[in-house]
Amino acid sequence: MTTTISPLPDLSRASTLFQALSDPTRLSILAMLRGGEQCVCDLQAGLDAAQSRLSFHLRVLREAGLVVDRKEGRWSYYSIVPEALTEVHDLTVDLQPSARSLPVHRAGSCCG
Amino acid sequence: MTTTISPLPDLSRASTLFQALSDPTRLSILAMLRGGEQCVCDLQAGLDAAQSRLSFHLRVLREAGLVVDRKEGRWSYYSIVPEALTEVHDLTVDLQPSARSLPVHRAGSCCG
DNA sequence: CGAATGTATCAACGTTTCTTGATTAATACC
DNA sequence: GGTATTAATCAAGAAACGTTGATACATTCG
Repeated sequence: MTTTISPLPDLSRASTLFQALSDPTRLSILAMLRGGEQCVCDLQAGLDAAQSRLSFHLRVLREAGLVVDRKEGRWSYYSIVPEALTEVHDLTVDLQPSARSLPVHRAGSCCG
Repeated sequence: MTTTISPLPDLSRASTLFQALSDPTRLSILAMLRGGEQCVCDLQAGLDAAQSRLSFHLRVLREAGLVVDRKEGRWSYYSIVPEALTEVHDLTVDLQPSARSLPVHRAGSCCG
């Protein structure tokens, strides 16, 4: 009855993505990664963040699929997964009010 | 093009927006609002959410600037602020790794 | 081998967020 | 006026989140 009007994407996936993006430290990490792959130690220096703190946030980003890591020797290199940001991008488009959606609202009379 | 690294937007504004979008209930609210303005009572029915719970989430969305409300009689009508979603949209674009950004990483040697 | 380095994980704690039920405020209807 | 009705707010508790310091694990170097 309360049918979805148009193809709203998986809400739980969406909230996971937005949640991962909802922290300033994590946004700073992503900002640093825009220029390309970075190792944890460089991120640590650039962000002036404690090691375990950084590791925590990298894990959140990784589990949301926003970044991937690559091990090389004793270093871990992280980089952005562009497709994930595209996914977020598409979500914001899907959420925009669309003129062609059902005009559910009956002006003047509300709530039966 | 004068692009250097790129204009990273206000992190705290960004995290407020993403935080507001990080909850499934709030995403459902926005999904319902895509079709146009809705009163709280209709949202309540559509989402099967307790009144105070809905009110809480509407406040989060409102304070993030993602929705506005309009009072009419004893009803409150909420609707999406498209500009706010555009803002989010732009953020995802800004976060995309750009080939023309500084290639900070020196392959092979890390951390001085 | 042992020591040093880079990173992940864990446990503990404080903070924030979400939910619930009760109360309050404003409007409408009799 | 009194009584519904709609929605915001508050207080309390539960759950999720973020920080810190300690520990564990793997890799490199001597």
